[in-house]
Amino acid sequence: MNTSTLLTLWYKKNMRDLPWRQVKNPYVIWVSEIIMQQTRIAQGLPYFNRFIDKFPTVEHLANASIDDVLLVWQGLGYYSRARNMHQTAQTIVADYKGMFPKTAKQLQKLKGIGEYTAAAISSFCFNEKVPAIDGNVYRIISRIYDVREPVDKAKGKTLIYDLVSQLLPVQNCGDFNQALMDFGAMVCTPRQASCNICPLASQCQAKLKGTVEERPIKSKITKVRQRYFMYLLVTDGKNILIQKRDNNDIWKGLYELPLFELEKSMEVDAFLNLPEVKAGLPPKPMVLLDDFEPASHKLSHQTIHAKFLLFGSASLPKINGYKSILISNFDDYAFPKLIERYLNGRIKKIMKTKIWGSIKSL
DNA sequence: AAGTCGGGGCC
DNA sequence: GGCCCAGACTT
Repeated sequence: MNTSTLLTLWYKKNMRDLPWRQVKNPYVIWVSEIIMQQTRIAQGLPYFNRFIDKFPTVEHLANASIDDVLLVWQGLGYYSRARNMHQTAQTIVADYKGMFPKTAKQLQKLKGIGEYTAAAISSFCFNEKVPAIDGNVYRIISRIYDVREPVDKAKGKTLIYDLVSQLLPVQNCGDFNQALMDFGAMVCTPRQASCNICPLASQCQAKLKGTVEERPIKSKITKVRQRYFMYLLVTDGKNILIQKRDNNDIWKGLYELPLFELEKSMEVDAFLNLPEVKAGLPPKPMVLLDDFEPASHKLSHQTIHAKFLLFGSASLPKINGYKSILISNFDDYAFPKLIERYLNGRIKKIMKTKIWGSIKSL
């Protein structure tokens, strides 16, 4: 039996029961694909359900505010996905009469829809015969054919594209593409692949040569930047200051506490004596009530070494660019995980202590 | 072509 | 600590 038939048969028996598997609604498929980019199903699933619940149609999404979209996205990461989705929803409503285009080529013109997602939507919903090549496919094809070309370079990408294109069945191409996803997630996994139950084991070149664990080959090495953040939580016991991140940096569009970024790690005392800090701090009377250093916050490309300083102030100063909100309402705003943990953890505990009550008498 | 963009799970 | 996950965009 040929490779694609074996994979399709395996899929019919073993397919995962995912909420978007029962529908051919391009909006729902689109939402699922964007949310799942670079994300494990288990992590993305609750976000998908909340997202569809909150924005059941492309019109709901188009009419929402970006802050509301980011609030649903909070904690998932890669926030440009949410910003691009919001923009594309508005494009679909304004320029496409609320209907998604049906070909991969047209879909790829939309913001946030690249080659993979365009192929996924058009093949899943409209059965277009195009390969949807994601990380699973790079891995599976690299193993079946024992590809030694790095898959993160143009030559390797083209090779994988050609190889998987030859496997595409004429009919039910969408099912075949989804079969590869599930097969990669359940059998041909990155580590400890289940070759013992693999229907392709006898024809898998990597299995025959013993190179399964070494495929696919990747050439890139990600360099991790170290960053040092000093966050200030300034409060009168009731309100806090926050700001929106609008520059071209991580967490764009999310809210955060007033921030000083430092070149290197610094003790709290030294930090407070910096001229720019003295000048930037709100006027007295203000008192340092707590300092806290969580474990370093690791992103794929940056490690954030953060410290949080809690300041009590008799009255909350008005500073340009900052917004004053009720601390009890902080979950109405989308924060990075690093901030959200601090507010929900350390600060919630402190709020129940005498220290917190004493702020009000400053 | 290389760099940037999150967070979490697993080894 | 490193790798990977239903990748795309910017430079």
